[in-house]
Amino acid sequence: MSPDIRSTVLSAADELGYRVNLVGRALRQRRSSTAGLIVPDFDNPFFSSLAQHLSRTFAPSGVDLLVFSADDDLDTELRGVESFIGRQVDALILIPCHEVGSERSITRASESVVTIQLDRQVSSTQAHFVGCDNAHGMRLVHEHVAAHADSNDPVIYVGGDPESSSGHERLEGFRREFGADRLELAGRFDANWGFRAAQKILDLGYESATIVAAADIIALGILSQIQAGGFRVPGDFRVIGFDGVGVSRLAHPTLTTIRQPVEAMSEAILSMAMGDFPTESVRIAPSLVTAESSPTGRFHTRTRSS
Amino acid sequence: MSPDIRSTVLSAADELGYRVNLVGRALRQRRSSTAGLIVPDFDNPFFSSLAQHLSRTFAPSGVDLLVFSADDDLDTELRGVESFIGRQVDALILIPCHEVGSERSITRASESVVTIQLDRQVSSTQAHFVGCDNAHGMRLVHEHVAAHADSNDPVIYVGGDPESSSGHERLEGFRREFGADRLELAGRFDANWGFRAAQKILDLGYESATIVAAADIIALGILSQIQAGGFRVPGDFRVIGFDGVGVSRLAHPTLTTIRQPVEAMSEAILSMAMGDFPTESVRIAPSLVTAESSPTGRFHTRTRSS
DNA sequence: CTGAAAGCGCTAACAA
DNA sequence: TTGTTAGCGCTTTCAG
Repeated sequence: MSPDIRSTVLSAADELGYRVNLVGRALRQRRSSTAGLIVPDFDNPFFSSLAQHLSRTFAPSGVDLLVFSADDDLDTELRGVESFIGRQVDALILIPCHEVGSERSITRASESVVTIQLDRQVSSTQAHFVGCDNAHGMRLVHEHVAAHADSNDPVIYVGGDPESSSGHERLEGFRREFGADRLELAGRFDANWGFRAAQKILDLGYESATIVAAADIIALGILSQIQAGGFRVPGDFRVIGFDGVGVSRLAHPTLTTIRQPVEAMSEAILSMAMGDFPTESVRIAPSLVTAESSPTGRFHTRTRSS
Repeated sequence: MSPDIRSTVLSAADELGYRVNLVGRALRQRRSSTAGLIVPDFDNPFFSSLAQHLSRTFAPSGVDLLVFSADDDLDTELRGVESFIGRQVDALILIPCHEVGSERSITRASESVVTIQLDRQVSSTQAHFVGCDNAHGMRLVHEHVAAHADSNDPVIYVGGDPESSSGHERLEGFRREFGADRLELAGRFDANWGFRAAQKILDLGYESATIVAAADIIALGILSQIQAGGFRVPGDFRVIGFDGVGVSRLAHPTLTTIRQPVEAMSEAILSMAMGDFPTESVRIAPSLVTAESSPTGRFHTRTRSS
């Protein structure tokens, strides 16, 4: 068509305030230029960070990323899946709430739309997966501790929810690297659990240790409680986190942590959502970020002045 | 119709795997049983917390809350508005990125759908608003400081973005309560700004003060940097935050803060989204949460041992 | 109560 | 190139 007619029509449309109705378009095209992301919880800063990075990654693609919170509830999660499918999202990205219980949601989703599990993998399904190589992360932790900690110093693991695949894999990784005879505490992925775990460690009489936490948010709780108990970090206790997003820099002292490759994960998700599947499952290696809570340079157990 | 026919049909539908196509329904009904929430950024824990509370509040209503991140960008924000409107959301809730620049988005939204500004108000629009009474919050801060701090101790304000209405209102509130002759630093709503502000305060030679921060996330940065500088909280410096969500309990020491009434705000939004507008604008009074960083009981400026 | 038909706004396909 | 038509899946309406 001629360019001037084109512009006349366009400006007339604009003048009349015409906007496409995307619902009509979606009905006709049987696709909506929309991707859905279901997170268990916005309050977990790692999930928020994933949501933020994904939003940024999707923006240039023309696909709008819409996010729904499952509020850590399996029924709500399933409702989110049904809602997104009913709205004809072109892809569904899901951070499952639960290693077993989320199977229903994943199965339901994957029989209707391209479905990608993020961060946590439900073992019984074979939907696509993108996440971090937790075993490798624990290997990095072990290398760091071996290189810099006093070998007589106890190493303690403060885990997250063992019923999520990330909690589960990190625990296994820890055992493989450090042996199965260490003190291990299992809990939840939140700061309160960190508080309680640290209190437990102090109650058991520890005055020095390297504490490996399954998530930064747990490590923050640990740091706070350890210092409230009058101990010093890294003087008495060393603390190492996992995730490496935002919060780890808020800590005092700053947190040594395993940084998840959030950008690379987001890119992988985008290309999968666009229909490109090099492999079923993508695991990207994380990296170690050394900071004050477990510094470089061999350190020795201090004797506390009583 | 007869109940047994009903159940026969229902089970047959279920067996065949029938699911309503919500796009078709939305097209016909001209509504989608969906509300849109646009946040500037998932990484700000206060926004995440609002998103989480709103999700929980909306869940029982049958309306799905879908969240979109504007990534702190006005064009992306507008795109989110267009997308939600094109998808026929029944209500649009917006935390504006910018006190002035978000006007376009708000205007565009409010001419097509029930639009509610949350937390930050764009002055030039008259769309509905739900937020916290920032002036009242600063009054509570003043009462607390007057009751418990040494009256000779300097009071310093570390602000957020003065171009957002919340940053702006809190600064005004601070001035009204404490006078305009205090040290005031203006910055951004993030932890890094807190670090830098604290460094500035120490560089200026302060060895003791009560620091009022415009947000908890800023206060966390301040706490970290003050303590890294070898000073004690609350021994040398007192720190008071604003928001009172999640992160304030992660701090070490725990943070005295003004707690925003997030639940009440969410309820107000839900009823507005359902079409009930008691008033144009709702401001709910926050409350003071006293913790270790600025405790109860009159405290005195300590002389530091050098 | 049951059945048929129209039409929400859009685009893909086909005809002129 | 331009114009027409059919139909995406649903619900509302109106007739039987």
